[in-house]
Amino acid sequence: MKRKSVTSRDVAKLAGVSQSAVSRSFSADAKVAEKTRKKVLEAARQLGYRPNSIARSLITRSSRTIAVVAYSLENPFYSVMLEKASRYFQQQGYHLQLFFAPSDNGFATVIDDIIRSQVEGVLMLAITMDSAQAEEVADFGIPFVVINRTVNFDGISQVGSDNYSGGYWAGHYLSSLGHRRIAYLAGLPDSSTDLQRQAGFLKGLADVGVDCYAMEVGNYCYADACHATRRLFANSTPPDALFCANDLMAIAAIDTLRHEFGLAVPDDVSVIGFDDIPMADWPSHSLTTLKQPVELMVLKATELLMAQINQIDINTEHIMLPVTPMLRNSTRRSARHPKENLEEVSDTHHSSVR
Amino acid sequence: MKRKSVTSRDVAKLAGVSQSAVSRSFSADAKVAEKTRKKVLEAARQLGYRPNSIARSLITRSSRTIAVVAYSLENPFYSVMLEKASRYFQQQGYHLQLFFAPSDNGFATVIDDIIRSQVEGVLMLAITMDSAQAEEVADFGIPFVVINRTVNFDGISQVGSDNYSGGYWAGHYLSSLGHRRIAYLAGLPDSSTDLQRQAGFLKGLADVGVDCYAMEVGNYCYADACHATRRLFANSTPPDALFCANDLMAIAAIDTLRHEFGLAVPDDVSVIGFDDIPMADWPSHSLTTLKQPVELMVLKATELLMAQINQIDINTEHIMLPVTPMLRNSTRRSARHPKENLEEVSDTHHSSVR
DNA sequence: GTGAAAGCGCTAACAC
DNA sequence: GTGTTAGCGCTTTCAC
Repeated sequence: MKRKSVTSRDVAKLAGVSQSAVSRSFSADAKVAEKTRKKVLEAARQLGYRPNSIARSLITRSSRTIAVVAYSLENPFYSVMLEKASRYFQQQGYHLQLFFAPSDNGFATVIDDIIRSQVEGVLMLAITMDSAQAEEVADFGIPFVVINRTVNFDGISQVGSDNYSGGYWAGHYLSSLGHRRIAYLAGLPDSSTDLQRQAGFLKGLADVGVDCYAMEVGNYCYADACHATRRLFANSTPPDALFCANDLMAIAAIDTLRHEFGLAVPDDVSVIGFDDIPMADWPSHSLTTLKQPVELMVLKATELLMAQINQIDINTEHIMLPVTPMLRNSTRRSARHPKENLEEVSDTHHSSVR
Repeated sequence: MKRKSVTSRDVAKLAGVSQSAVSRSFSADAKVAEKTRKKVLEAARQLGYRPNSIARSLITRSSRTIAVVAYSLENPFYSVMLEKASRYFQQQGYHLQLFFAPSDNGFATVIDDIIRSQVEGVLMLAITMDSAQAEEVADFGIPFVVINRTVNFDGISQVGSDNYSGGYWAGHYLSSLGHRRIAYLAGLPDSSTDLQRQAGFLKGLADVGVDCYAMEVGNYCYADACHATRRLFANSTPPDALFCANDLMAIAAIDTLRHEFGLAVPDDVSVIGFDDIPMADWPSHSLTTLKQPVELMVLKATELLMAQINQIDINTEHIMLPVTPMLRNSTRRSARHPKENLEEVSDTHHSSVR
């Protein structure tokens, strides 16, 4: 029963009013006599009329749409974020357009597409950009917020967490447990999160005079992390501890250690992850990890975006949230009471630029 | 460096051509002299002009946008689907608007919003609709495809899999393993998937003269499934087998059995799931489950949507794909060689209506 | 091949 | 309050 699009004009005709009266009747705060609105609404109902938001967007010059661009949803950390952000925007009366970063370097294409769409803001989930791209993007005057990736450019807002301190804690903690063959399972090479976690980790080890025993790349994904773990442990004296740049890889590592190498976690190997995804707390892995405050990250990012959209605060900001060690059972028990370890390992940093 | 929107008019002025020449230069198949297009493109580059797709949509009356409405992304089954569908649409030159079904019954609001958006098609991921809603929705003449939920109305396309046969297989298989206290962990009450899996399961048991030993509701989510498992096994003679309406709940059950009840899976209890999410194959759970062909489901659904959008096939279809038992290690070893079990448990059904 | 002109369906002044 | 009018930025005839 395909009906051709019925317009406000048709409704006006049926209701015996002007077209603008119809328009007014469909906007909440408009001066229309209650009687007229009733008449209009009834005519609209009869015809099955719905205001065309595209036309509305064109004239009001506001699409009430946010673009979210993601890299992948394999990691629950991001699907959780997407859902939370999405619900937030929806509740604020915004639409959400979802984009995936193409694997080939089609970043520019996606950005072009987004700009043409007239979205009012863009939220990037773990999308790596170089400063040239960032500058280009910022130049359009549309608010951008990048979550979980540092961009070397002030003109774009960023919210992330204190990866360096988290890494530092991991290195320090593993060595404090008595481990001496401590390895690193890296995430996506050259991603800011990996760089920072790694740097902190190495410093944490160096400060107590320990070297990183081995290192392999797992690209933040389960399958690659399994392979990396195999390479790491195919050794006559394998590592006795492992810091993984995210939880998904830590879980892959634990699975591989237990089921392929017959090693016990934490008895033979201590494992630490990063993120605190829901699965980290499941008893099958009970993963010691560094919790990123997802909820807060999304909140900050969405609020930042909204503030910029509503011109409340035109400044871009770089927000760094603290991470919290979650001591569970993938790491060997500490000799001393690990009370102090349960606190946040860093303070919130907050900088306004411009 | 906020620039006010530059329009095709501005570009025309700078390039010394008419506004329509600019328009033509930005459409791939248009009769423009290569020389003119060069001039225009250069002027556009200088001004940072991007065609406004909202204006374009208004006049062409096509938004090139698909709406996807989801219920939750907690289950990787759906985040995987979302990503796959999203990439498909993106590659076809379509945008994707994401909506979440509100928990309160705001379904109508979301639908209204979607219709106003002038999207060209709607993909619903596991969204339950009654036939009244379905009829209302179909009445707008915009193509709808529902994935993984049966709707009691022919005017809407559906793609799902053979839940009944899957459930039947689970019941039959668990009893063939020698289990006699076989319980069911239900999904969302009244969801078509749960109803069908449950019905098939009960029939599979009944056909060999076994009753369902116990039943609890886990709402397709991890936390609720943990509670349900506790209720199920807080019993002096607990179940010795469990069929869970999806993998997420099966994993929750296994975790709870192992870590709270000290029961071994599969030695003390056999567990079967449904979906075959990536985690099901991880060695930590190695879950026997019924594989839904996600890839194929997405493909069918997206193709169906596209066909309807492009008027190639105006008929709605109900597609039922076969499920495949994946024998892993959460179920007791079969005495006889379980070769026959590895085949699809049903044929593909395919019906065109209208 | 190019420009002028006519809208797409709506909102927002502006008079009355 | 209500209708009239003038666009939003673009695509698309239609003459030339």
